[in-house]
Amino acid sequence: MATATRRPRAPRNSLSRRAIVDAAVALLDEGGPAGLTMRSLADHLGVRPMALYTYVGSKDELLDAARDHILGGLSAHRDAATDADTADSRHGEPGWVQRLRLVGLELYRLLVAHPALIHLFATRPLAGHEAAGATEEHLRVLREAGFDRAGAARAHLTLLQHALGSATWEVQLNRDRDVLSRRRRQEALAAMPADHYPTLVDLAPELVEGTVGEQQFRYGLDVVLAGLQERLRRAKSETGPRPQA
Amino acid sequence: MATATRRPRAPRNSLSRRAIVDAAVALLDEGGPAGLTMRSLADHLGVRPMALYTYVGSKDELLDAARDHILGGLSAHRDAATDADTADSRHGEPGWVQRLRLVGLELYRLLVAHPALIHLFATRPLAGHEAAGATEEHLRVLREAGFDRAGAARAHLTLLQHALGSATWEVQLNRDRDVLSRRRRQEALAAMPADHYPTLVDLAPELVEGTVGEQQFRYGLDVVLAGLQERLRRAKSETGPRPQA
DNA sequence: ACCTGAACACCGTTCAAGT
DNA sequence: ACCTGAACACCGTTCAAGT
Repeated sequence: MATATRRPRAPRNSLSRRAIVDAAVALLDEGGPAGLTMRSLADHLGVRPMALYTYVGSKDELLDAARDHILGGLSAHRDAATDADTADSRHGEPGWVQRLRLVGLELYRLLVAHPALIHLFATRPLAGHEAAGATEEHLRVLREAGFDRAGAARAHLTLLQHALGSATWEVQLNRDRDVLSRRRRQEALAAMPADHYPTLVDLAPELVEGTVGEQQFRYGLDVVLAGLQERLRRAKSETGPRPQA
Repeated sequence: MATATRRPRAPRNSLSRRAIVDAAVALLDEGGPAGLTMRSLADHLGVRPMALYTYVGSKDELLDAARDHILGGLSAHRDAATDADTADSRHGEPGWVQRLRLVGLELYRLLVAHPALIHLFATRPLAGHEAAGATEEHLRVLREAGFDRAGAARAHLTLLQHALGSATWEVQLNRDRDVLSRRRRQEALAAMPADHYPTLVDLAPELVEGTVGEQQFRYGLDVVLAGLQERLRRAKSETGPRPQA
Protein backbone atom coordinates (compact mmCIF):
# COMPACT_ATOMS: atom_id res chain seq x y z
CA MET A 1 0.00 0.00 0.00
CA ALA A 2 2.46 2.61 1.22
CA THR A 3 4.73 3.93 -1.51
CA ALA A 4 8.02 2.10 -1.28
CA THR A 5 10.61 4.36 0.31
CA ARG A 6 13.13 5.02 -2.43
CA ARG A 7 16.70 4.36 -1.52
CA PRO A 8 18.70 7.48 -0.55
CA ARG A 9 21.82 5.37 -1.24
CA ALA A 10 23.40 4.58 2.11
CA PRO A 11 27.11 5.31 2.69
CA ARG A 12 29.57 2.50 2.40
CA ASN A 13 29.91 0.84 5.85
CA SER A 14 26.55 1.78 7.38
CA LEU A 15 25.14 -1.74 7.13
CA SER A 16 25.14 -4.32 9.92
CA ARG A 17 23.34 -7.50 10.83
CA ARG A 18 21.60 -5.66 13.64
CA ALA A 19 20.33 -2.93 11.33
CA ILE A 20 19.10 -5.51 8.85
CA VAL A 21 17.19 -7.49 11.47
CA ASP A 22 15.66 -4.31 12.91
CA ALA A 23 14.51 -3.20 9.48
CA ALA A 24 13.14 -6.67 8.78
CA VAL A 25 11.04 -6.57 11.94
CA ALA A 26 9.75 -3.13 10.99
CA LEU A 27 8.75 -4.29 7.52
CA LEU A 28 7.08 -7.39 8.97
CA ASP A 29 5.05 -5.35 11.45
CA GLU A 30 4.14 -2.87 8.78
CA GLY A 31 3.23 -5.02 5.83
CA GLY A 32 2.98 -8.56 7.18
CA PRO A 33 4.94 -11.51 5.84
CA ALA A 34 4.37 -10.34 2.26
CA GLY A 35 5.84 -6.95 3.12
CA LEU A 36 9.27 -8.37 3.70
CA THR A 37 11.25 -9.37 0.63
CA MET A 38 14.99 -9.25 0.31
CA ARG A 39 14.49 -6.65 -2.39
CA SER A 40 12.11 -4.42 -0.42
CA LEU A 41 14.39 -4.71 2.58
CA ALA A 42 17.41 -3.70 0.53
CA ASP A 43 15.49 -0.75 -0.90
CA HIS A 44 14.49 0.26 2.61
CA LEU A 45 18.13 0.27 3.67
CA GLY A 46 19.35 2.15 0.60
CA VAL A 47 21.34 -0.77 -0.71
CA ARG A 48 21.29 -3.41 -3.44
CA PRO A 49 19.69 -6.79 -2.59
CA MET A 50 22.94 -8.74 -2.64
CA ALA A 51 24.52 -6.48 -0.04
CA LEU A 52 22.31 -8.14 2.58
CA TYR A 53 23.90 -11.51 1.96
CA THR A 54 27.15 -10.31 3.47
CA TYR A 55 25.36 -10.41 6.82
CA VAL A 56 22.56 -12.94 6.68
CA GLY A 57 23.15 -16.01 4.55
CA SER A 58 19.55 -16.52 3.51
CA LYS A 59 16.07 -15.15 3.97
CA ASP A 60 15.12 -18.05 6.23
CA GLU A 61 18.00 -17.28 8.54
CA LEU A 62 16.88 -13.67 8.60
CA LEU A 63 13.34 -14.69 9.50
CA ASP A 64 14.62 -16.76 12.41
CA ALA A 65 16.73 -13.86 13.57
CA ALA A 66 13.73 -11.53 13.38
CA ARG A 67 11.64 -13.95 15.42
CA ASP A 68 14.32 -14.38 18.05
CA HIS A 69 14.85 -10.64 18.22
CA ILE A 70 11.18 -9.96 18.90
CA LEU A 71 10.95 -12.77 21.46
CA GLY A 72 14.09 -11.49 23.12
CA GLY A 73 11.97 -8.66 24.53
CA LEU A 74 10.17 -11.17 26.71
CA SER A 75 12.38 -11.28 29.78
CA ALA A 76 13.18 -7.58 29.84
CA HIS A 77 9.58 -6.35 29.85
CA ARG A 78 8.63 -8.60 32.72
CA ASP A 79 7.65 -5.89 35.21
CA ALA A 80 5.65 -3.79 32.77
CA ALA A 81 2.37 -5.07 34.19
CA THR A 82 -0.27 -2.42 34.70
CA ASP A 83 -2.53 -2.09 37.73
CA ALA A 84 -5.38 -3.43 35.65
CA ASP A 85 -3.50 -6.67 35.19
CA THR A 86 -3.08 -7.37 38.87
CA ALA A 87 -6.39 -5.83 39.93
CA ASP A 88 -8.58 -8.63 38.66
CA SER A 89 -6.88 -11.49 40.44
CA ARG A 90 -9.42 -13.67 42.21
CA HIS A 91 -9.59 -13.28 45.97
CA GLY A 92 -7.73 -15.97 47.82
CA GLU A 93 -5.85 -16.93 44.68
CA PRO A 94 -2.34 -18.32 45.19
CA GLY A 95 0.49 -16.00 44.24
CA TRP A 96 1.88 -18.37 41.61
CA VAL A 97 -1.38 -18.29 39.68
CA GLN A 98 -1.27 -14.52 39.58
CA ARG A 99 2.31 -14.53 38.38
CA LEU A 100 1.56 -17.01 35.63
CA ARG A 101 -1.32 -14.81 34.53
CA LEU A 102 1.04 -11.87 34.11
CA VAL A 103 3.48 -13.90 32.04
CA GLY A 104 0.63 -15.17 29.89
CA LEU A 105 -0.73 -11.69 29.25
CA GLU A 106 2.70 -10.44 28.32
CA LEU A 107 3.22 -13.28 25.88
CA TYR A 108 -0.20 -12.83 24.32
CA ARG A 109 0.28 -9.09 23.91
CA LEU A 110 3.65 -9.55 22.28
CA LEU A 111 2.19 -11.99 19.77
CA VAL A 112 -0.73 -9.73 18.96
CA ALA A 113 1.53 -6.70 18.68
CA HIS A 114 3.72 -8.52 16.16
CA PRO A 115 1.31 -10.47 13.99
CA ALA A 116 4.14 -11.61 11.73
CA LEU A 117 5.52 -13.50 14.72
CA ILE A 118 2.59 -15.86 14.49
CA HIS A 119 3.33 -16.46 10.87
CA LEU A 120 6.89 -17.32 11.83
CA PHE A 121 5.76 -19.80 14.49
CA ALA A 122 3.66 -21.55 11.87
CA THR A 123 6.30 -21.40 9.15
CA ARG A 124 9.78 -21.82 10.54
CA PRO A 125 11.01 -24.91 12.37
CA LEU A 126 11.24 -24.62 16.15
CA ALA A 127 14.04 -25.71 18.45
CA GLY A 128 11.92 -25.35 21.58
CA HIS A 129 13.63 -22.49 23.37
CA GLU A 130 12.44 -19.59 21.24
CA ALA A 131 10.45 -18.01 24.06
CA ALA A 132 13.14 -18.69 26.63
CA GLY A 133 12.23 -15.68 28.78
CA ALA A 134 8.66 -16.83 29.32
CA THR A 135 9.77 -20.44 29.63
CA GLU A 136 12.19 -19.72 32.46
CA GLU A 137 9.60 -17.66 34.34
CA HIS A 138 6.93 -20.32 33.83
CA LEU A 139 9.13 -23.13 35.04
CA ARG A 140 10.45 -21.29 38.06
CA VAL A 141 7.00 -20.30 39.26
CA LEU A 142 5.61 -23.77 38.64
CA ARG A 143 8.44 -25.49 40.49
CA GLU A 144 8.09 -23.12 43.43
CA ALA A 145 4.36 -23.81 43.51
CA GLY A 146 5.09 -27.51 43.94
CA PHE A 147 4.90 -29.05 40.49
CA ASP A 148 7.35 -31.87 39.94
CA ARG A 149 9.90 -31.71 37.12
CA ALA A 150 7.83 -33.38 34.42
CA GLY A 151 4.66 -31.62 35.56
CA ALA A 152 6.27 -28.21 35.36
CA ALA A 153 7.49 -28.90 31.83
CA ARG A 154 4.08 -30.03 30.63
CA ALA A 155 2.23 -27.21 32.37
CA HIS A 156 4.57 -24.66 30.82
CA LEU A 157 3.99 -26.03 27.35
CA THR A 158 0.24 -25.94 27.88
CA LEU A 159 0.40 -22.26 28.81
CA LEU A 160 2.61 -21.51 25.82
CA GLN A 161 0.46 -23.45 23.39
CA HIS A 162 -2.71 -21.81 24.62
CA ALA A 163 -1.24 -18.33 24.22
CA LEU A 164 0.00 -19.17 20.73
CA GLY A 165 -3.33 -20.59 19.60
CA SER A 166 -5.30 -17.70 21.09
CA ALA A 167 -3.10 -15.10 19.45
CA THR A 168 -3.19 -16.91 16.11
CA TRP A 169 -6.97 -17.04 16.11
CA GLU A 170 -7.33 -13.46 17.27
CA VAL A 171 -4.89 -12.00 14.76
CA GLN A 172 -6.32 -13.82 11.76
CA LEU A 173 -9.87 -13.04 12.80
CA ASN A 174 -9.09 -9.36 12.91
CA ARG A 175 -6.82 -9.20 9.91
CA ASP A 176 -9.39 -7.33 7.92
CA ARG A 177 -11.44 -5.90 10.71
CA ASP A 178 -12.65 -3.15 8.43
CA VAL A 179 -13.75 -5.19 5.46
CA LEU A 180 -15.63 -7.80 7.47
CA SER A 181 -17.23 -6.10 10.43
CA ARG A 182 -18.66 -7.87 13.43
CA ARG A 183 -22.17 -7.32 12.15
CA ARG A 184 -21.38 -9.03 8.89
CA ARG A 185 -19.61 -11.88 10.68
CA GLN A 186 -22.61 -12.45 12.88
CA GLU A 187 -24.89 -12.50 9.86
CA ALA A 188 -22.58 -15.00 8.18
CA LEU A 189 -22.74 -17.28 11.19
CA ALA A 190 -26.49 -16.97 11.55
CA ALA A 191 -26.90 -17.77 7.86
CA MET A 192 -25.26 -21.20 8.13
CA PRO A 193 -27.49 -24.24 7.56
CA ALA A 194 -29.50 -24.51 10.77
CA ASP A 195 -30.22 -28.19 10.27
CA HIS A 196 -26.53 -29.04 10.41
CA TYR A 197 -25.42 -26.41 12.91
CA PRO A 198 -28.42 -25.51 15.08
CA THR A 199 -26.45 -24.59 18.19
CA LEU A 200 -23.87 -22.60 16.25
CA VAL A 201 -26.56 -20.59 14.49
CA ASP A 202 -28.40 -20.01 17.75
CA LEU A 203 -25.27 -18.77 19.53
CA ALA A 204 -24.04 -16.59 16.67
CA PRO A 205 -24.33 -13.34 18.70
CA GLU A 206 -22.33 -14.73 21.62
CA LEU A 207 -19.72 -16.23 19.33
CA VAL A 208 -19.06 -12.93 17.61
CA GLU A 209 -19.38 -10.54 20.54
CA GLY A 210 -18.09 -12.55 23.46
CA THR A 211 -15.08 -14.42 22.18
CA VAL A 212 -12.83 -11.70 20.91
CA GLY A 213 -9.72 -9.89 22.01
CA GLU A 214 -7.89 -9.95 25.29
CA GLN A 215 -11.12 -10.63 27.14
CA GLN A 216 -11.36 -14.06 25.50
CA PHE A 217 -7.69 -14.77 26.17
CA ARG A 218 -8.13 -13.91 29.84
CA TYR A 219 -11.06 -16.28 30.05
CA GLY A 220 -9.08 -19.12 28.51
CA LEU A 221 -6.04 -18.38 30.62
CA ASP A 222 -8.16 -18.50 33.77
CA VAL A 223 -9.54 -21.85 32.67
CA VAL A 224 -6.04 -23.23 32.15
CA LEU A 225 -4.85 -21.83 35.47
CA ALA A 226 -7.84 -23.33 37.29
CA GLY A 227 -7.04 -26.67 35.69
CA LEU A 228 -3.42 -26.42 36.81
CA GLN A 229 -4.48 -25.65 40.38
CA GLU A 230 -6.67 -28.74 40.35
CA ARG A 231 -3.76 -30.74 39.00
CA LEU A 232 -1.45 -29.54 41.75
CA ARG A 233 -4.02 -30.24 44.45
CA ARG A 234 -4.43 -33.80 43.25
CA ALA A 235 -0.69 -34.41 42.99
CA LYS A 236 -0.12 -33.14 46.52
CA SER A 237 -2.88 -35.24 48.04
CA GLU A 238 -1.31 -38.31 46.44
CA THR A 239 2.19 -37.62 47.69
CA GLY A 240 1.05 -36.60 51.11
CA PRO A 241 0.52 -33.14 52.63
CA ARG A 242 4.14 -32.00 52.75
CA PRO A 243 5.30 -30.12 49.66
CA GLN A 244 7.64 -31.76 47.19
CA ALA A 245 11.27 -30.95 46.73
CA MET B 1 12.39 -33.33 -3.57
CA ALA B 2 10.17 -35.68 -5.55
CA THR B 3 10.59 -35.33 -9.28
CA ALA B 4 7.75 -33.19 -10.58
CA THR B 5 5.18 -35.43 -12.23
CA ARG B 6 5.28 -34.47 -15.87
CA ARG B 7 1.97 -33.65 -17.43
CA PRO B 8 0.39 -36.46 -19.47
CA ARG B 9 -1.73 -33.73 -21.06
CA ALA B 10 -5.25 -34.14 -19.70
CA PRO B 11 -8.21 -34.40 -22.12
CA ARG B 12 -10.28 -31.36 -22.73
CA ASN B 13 -13.10 -31.30 -20.11
CA SER B 14 -11.51 -33.36 -17.35
CA LEU B 15 -10.91 -30.35 -15.08
CA SER B 16 -13.20 -29.26 -12.26
CA ARG B 17 -13.05 -27.13 -9.15
CA ARG B 18 -13.31 -30.23 -7.05
CA ALA B 19 -10.39 -31.93 -8.78
CA ILE B 20 -8.28 -28.79 -8.42
CA VAL B 21 -8.97 -28.48 -4.70
CA ASP B 22 -8.25 -32.17 -4.12
CA ALA B 23 -4.96 -31.92 -5.95
CA ALA B 24 -4.09 -28.75 -4.03
CA VAL B 25 -4.63 -30.53 -0.71
CA ALA B 26 -2.47 -33.42 -1.90
CA LEU B 27 0.35 -31.09 -2.90
CA LEU B 28 0.08 -29.25 0.41
CA ASP B 29 0.26 -32.45 2.45
CA GLU B 30 3.13 -33.69 0.36
CA GLY B 31 5.38 -30.67 0.04
CA GLY B 32 4.05 -28.15 2.52
CA PRO B 33 2.99 -24.60 1.64
CA ALA B 34 5.97 -24.26 -0.69
CA GLY B 35 4.93 -27.36 -2.58
CA LEU B 36 1.77 -25.76 -3.88
CA THR B 37 2.21 -23.25 -6.68
CA MET B 38 -0.27 -22.57 -9.42
CA ARG B 39 2.31 -23.84 -11.84
CA SER B 40 3.15 -27.07 -9.98
CA LEU B 41 -0.57 -27.68 -9.52
CA ALA B 42 -1.23 -27.21 -13.24
CA ASP B 43 1.61 -29.57 -14.08
CA HIS B 44 0.20 -32.12 -11.68
CA LEU B 45 -3.16 -31.94 -13.43
CA GLY B 46 -1.69 -32.08 -16.93
CA VAL B 47 -2.77 -28.60 -17.83
CA ARG B 48 -1.38 -25.09 -18.40
CA PRO B 49 -1.37 -22.74 -15.37
CA MET B 50 -4.04 -20.42 -16.71
CA ALA B 51 -6.54 -23.26 -17.12
CA LEU B 52 -6.94 -23.25 -13.33
CA TYR B 53 -8.26 -19.71 -13.33
CA THR B 54 -11.43 -20.88 -15.06
CA TYR B 55 -12.34 -22.50 -11.76
CA VAL B 56 -10.65 -20.68 -8.93
CA GLY B 57 -10.20 -16.96 -9.33
CA SER B 58 -6.96 -16.68 -7.38
CA LYS B 59 -4.51 -18.68 -5.37
CA ASP B 60 -5.82 -17.20 -2.13
CA GLU B 61 -9.32 -18.36 -2.93
CA LEU B 62 -7.91 -21.80 -3.67
CA LEU B 63 -6.10 -21.89 -0.33
CA ASP B 64 -9.31 -21.05 1.50
CA ALA B 65 -11.13 -23.76 -0.42
CA ALA B 66 -8.42 -26.27 0.47
CA ARG B 67 -8.65 -25.32 4.15
CA ASP B 68 -12.43 -25.60 4.18
CA HIS B 69 -12.28 -28.90 2.36
CA ILE B 70 -9.94 -30.42 4.92
CA LEU B 71 -11.95 -29.04 7.84
CA GLY B 72 -15.12 -30.34 6.23
CA GLY B 73 -14.05 -33.81 7.28
CA LEU B 74 -14.58 -32.82 10.91
CA SER B 75 -18.25 -33.67 11.38
CA ALA B 76 -18.22 -36.85 9.32
CA HIS B 77 -15.35 -38.51 11.16
CA ARG B 78 -16.97 -37.93 14.52
CA ASP B 79 -17.43 -41.58 15.49
CA ALA B 80 -13.98 -42.71 14.42
CA ALA B 81 -12.78 -42.75 18.03
CA THR B 82 -10.77 -45.79 18.99
CA ASP B 83 -11.10 -47.74 22.20
CA ALA B 84 -7.88 -46.20 23.40
CA ASP B 85 -9.50 -42.77 23.24
CA THR B 86 -12.36 -43.63 25.54
CA ALA B 87 -10.41 -46.01 27.73
CA ASP B 88 -8.45 -43.38 29.60
CA SER B 89 -11.37 -41.29 30.77
CA ARG B 90 -11.07 -40.53 34.45
CA HIS B 91 -13.36 -42.52 36.73
CA GLY B 92 -16.42 -40.59 37.78
CA GLU B 93 -15.88 -38.08 35.02
CA PRO B 94 -19.00 -36.44 33.61
CA GLY B 95 -20.02 -37.62 30.14
CA TRP B 96 -19.71 -34.14 28.62
CA VAL B 97 -16.04 -33.99 29.56
CA GLN B 98 -15.39 -37.27 27.84
CA ARG B 99 -17.21 -36.12 24.70
CA LEU B 100 -15.25 -32.89 24.55
CA ARG B 101 -12.05 -34.88 24.86
CA LEU B 102 -12.99 -36.91 21.81
CA VAL B 103 -13.73 -33.80 19.76
CA GLY B 104 -10.46 -32.26 20.85
CA LEU B 105 -8.45 -35.32 19.90
CA GLU B 106 -10.10 -35.44 16.51
CA LEU B 107 -9.34 -31.80 15.89
CA TYR B 108 -5.74 -32.14 17.00
CA ARG B 109 -5.16 -35.20 14.85
CA LEU B 110 -6.62 -33.50 11.81
CA LEU B 111 -4.31 -30.54 12.27
CA VAL B 112 -1.26 -32.70 12.75
CA ALA B 113 -2.19 -34.91 9.79
CA HIS B 114 -2.44 -31.84 7.55
CA PRO B 115 0.42 -29.59 8.62
CA ALA B 116 -0.35 -27.15 5.85
CA LEU B 117 -3.66 -26.47 7.57
CA ILE B 118 -1.76 -24.80 10.36
CA HIS B 119 0.00 -22.60 7.89
CA LEU B 120 -3.40 -21.61 6.49
CA PHE B 121 -4.77 -20.74 9.93
CA ALA B 122 -1.81 -18.44 10.45
CA THR B 123 -1.88 -16.97 6.97
CA ARG B 124 -5.43 -16.58 5.67
CA PRO B 125 -8.08 -14.37 7.28
CA LEU B 126 -10.70 -16.18 9.35
CA ALA B 127 -14.45 -15.72 9.39
CA GLY B 128 -14.92 -17.72 12.58
CA HIS B 129 -16.86 -20.73 11.32
CA GLU B 130 -14.08 -22.62 9.57
CA ALA B 131 -14.22 -25.55 11.96
CA ALA B 132 -17.99 -25.57 12.05
CA GLY B 133 -18.24 -29.30 12.70
CA ALA B 134 -16.20 -29.15 15.88
CA THR B 135 -17.85 -25.87 16.87
CA GLU B 136 -21.35 -27.30 16.70
CA GLU B 137 -20.36 -30.36 18.68
CA HIS B 138 -18.53 -28.25 21.28
CA LEU B 139 -21.42 -25.88 21.76
CA ARG B 140 -24.09 -28.56 21.98
CA VAL B 141 -22.20 -30.56 24.57
CA LEU B 142 -21.38 -27.45 26.59
CA ARG B 143 -24.96 -26.22 26.57
CA GLU B 144 -26.25 -29.62 27.63
CA ALA B 145 -23.71 -29.69 30.42
CA GLY B 146 -25.17 -26.46 31.79
CA PHE B 147 -23.00 -23.65 30.42
CA ASP B 148 -24.91 -20.49 29.66
CA ARG B 149 -24.86 -19.00 26.18
CA ALA B 150 -21.85 -16.73 26.60
CA GLY B 151 -20.00 -19.33 28.65
CA ALA B 152 -20.44 -22.01 26.02
CA ALA B 153 -19.12 -19.68 23.32
CA ARG B 154 -16.03 -18.75 25.34
CA ALA B 155 -15.35 -22.32 26.44
CA HIS B 156 -15.59 -23.53 22.85
CA LEU B 157 -13.10 -20.94 21.67
CA THR B 158 -10.71 -21.90 24.45
CA LEU B 159 -10.79 -25.54 23.36
CA LEU B 160 -10.28 -24.56 19.73
CA GLN B 161 -7.44 -22.18 20.48
CA HIS B 162 -5.67 -24.71 22.65
CA ALA B 163 -5.87 -27.37 19.95
CA LEU B 164 -4.61 -24.94 17.33
CA GLY B 165 -1.68 -23.78 19.45
CA SER B 166 -0.73 -27.30 20.45
CA ALA B 167 -0.78 -28.56 16.88
CA THR B 168 1.18 -25.55 15.66
CA TRP B 169 3.90 -26.09 18.21
CA GLU B 170 4.03 -29.82 17.65
CA VAL B 171 4.16 -29.63 13.88
CA GLN B 172 6.88 -27.00 13.74
CA LEU B 173 8.91 -28.75 16.42
CA ASN B 174 8.92 -31.93 14.40
CA ARG B 175 9.30 -30.43 10.96
CA ASP B 176 12.80 -31.70 10.65
CA ARG B 177 12.74 -34.52 13.13
CA ASP B 178 15.61 -36.17 11.35
CA VAL B 179 18.02 -33.29 11.11
CA LEU B 180 17.57 -32.13 14.71
CA SER B 181 17.05 -35.15 16.89
CA ARG B 182 15.81 -35.10 20.46
CA ARG B 183 19.27 -35.64 21.76
CA ARG B 184 20.59 -32.61 19.95
CA ARG B 185 17.60 -30.54 21.06
CA GLN B 186 18.22 -31.47 24.66
CA GLU B 187 21.87 -30.56 24.34
CA ALA B 188 20.88 -27.22 22.82
CA LEU B 189 18.58 -26.50 25.76
CA ALA B 190 21.13 -27.58 28.35
CA ALA B 191 23.74 -25.37 26.67
CA MET B 192 21.77 -22.16 27.20
CA PRO B 193 23.23 -19.61 29.62
CA ALA B 194 22.51 -21.07 33.05
CA ASP B 195 22.75 -17.71 34.77
CA HIS B 196 19.82 -16.37 32.77
CA TYR B 197 17.80 -19.57 32.47
CA PRO B 198 18.70 -21.82 35.41
CA THR B 199 15.36 -23.62 35.63
CA LEU B 200 15.13 -24.13 31.89
CA VAL B 201 18.61 -25.62 31.74
CA ASP B 202 17.87 -27.83 34.72
CA LEU B 203 14.65 -29.16 33.22
CA ALA B 204 16.03 -29.68 29.71
CA PRO B 205 15.47 -33.46 29.77
CA GLU B 206 11.83 -33.13 30.82
CA LEU B 207 11.20 -30.37 28.31
CA VAL B 208 12.43 -32.45 25.41
CA GLU B 209 11.13 -35.88 26.42
CA GLY B 210 7.90 -35.12 28.22
CA THR B 211 6.22 -32.39 26.21
CA VAL B 212 5.90 -33.88 22.79
CA GLY B 213 3.22 -35.42 20.64
CA GLU B 214 -0.29 -36.45 21.48
CA GLN B 215 0.73 -37.17 25.06
CA GLN B 216 1.38 -33.48 25.64
CA PHE B 217 -1.84 -32.49 23.93
CA ARG B 218 -3.83 -34.88 26.11
CA TYR B 219 -2.25 -33.36 29.19
CA GLY B 220 -3.17 -29.84 28.15
CA LEU B 221 -6.64 -30.87 27.10
CA ASP B 222 -7.20 -32.46 30.50
CA VAL B 223 -6.06 -29.25 32.16
CA VAL B 224 -8.50 -27.19 30.09
CA LEU B 225 -11.32 -29.64 30.77
CA ALA B 226 -10.61 -29.61 34.51
CA GLY B 227 -10.73 -25.82 34.39
CA LEU B 228 -14.05 -25.88 32.58
CA GLN B 229 -15.51 -28.26 35.17
CA GLU B 230 -14.42 -25.89 37.90
CA ARG B 231 -16.00 -23.02 35.97
CA LEU B 232 -19.30 -24.85 35.64
CA ARG B 233 -19.34 -25.82 39.31
CA ARG B 234 -18.87 -22.22 40.35
CA ALA B 235 -21.53 -20.92 37.95
CA LYS B 236 -24.06 -23.44 39.21
CA SER B 237 -23.43 -22.69 42.85
CA GLU B 238 -24.06 -19.02 42.15
CA THR B 239 -27.31 -19.53 40.28
CA GLY B 240 -28.59 -22.11 42.72
CA PRO B 241 -28.57 -25.89 42.52
CA ARG B 242 -31.07 -26.36 39.67
CA PRO B 243 -29.54 -26.51 36.20
CA GLN B 244 -29.90 -23.61 33.81
CA ALA B 245 -32.09 -23.56 30.74
C1' DA C 1 35.78 -6.98 3.50
C1' DC C 2 31.96 -4.99 1.52
C1' DC C 3 29.00 -3.98 -2.19
C1' DT C 4 27.19 -3.94 -7.23
C1' DG C 5 25.20 -5.69 -11.95
C1' DA C 6 23.67 -9.02 -14.63
C1' DA C 7 21.57 -13.22 -14.86
C1' DC C 8 18.87 -17.66 -13.65
C1' DA C 9 15.07 -20.16 -12.36
C1' DC C 10 11.26 -19.31 -10.33
C1' DC C 11 6.40 -16.89 -8.84
C1' DG C 12 0.97 -15.15 -9.57
C1' DT C 13 -1.59 -13.11 -12.84
C1' DT C 14 -3.21 -10.16 -17.21
C1' DC C 15 -4.31 -10.10 -21.78
C1' DA C 16 -5.27 -11.58 -26.40
C1' DA C 17 -6.10 -15.43 -28.88
C1' DG C 18 -7.59 -20.04 -30.21
C1' DT C 19 -11.33 -24.02 -30.00
C1' DA D 1 -17.16 -22.32 -22.12
C1' DC D 2 -12.74 -23.90 -21.68
C1' DC D 3 -7.95 -23.77 -22.47
C1' DT D 4 -3.29 -21.99 -24.41
C1' DG D 5 0.96 -18.76 -25.25
C1' DA D 6 3.31 -14.95 -24.52
C1' DA D 7 4.25 -11.46 -21.51
C1' DC D 8 4.65 -8.48 -17.10
C1' DA D 9 6.16 -7.49 -12.74
C1' DC D 10 7.71 -9.75 -9.28
C1' DC D 11 10.69 -13.39 -6.19
C1' DG D 12 15.44 -15.56 -3.76
C1' DT D 13 19.82 -16.43 -4.94
C1' DT D 14 24.40 -17.51 -7.82
C1' DC D 15 28.25 -15.80 -9.96
C1' DA D 16 31.73 -12.69 -11.55
C1' DA D 17 33.32 -8.34 -10.90
C1' DG D 18 34.46 -3.94 -8.81
C1' DT D 19 36.41 -1.13 -4.55
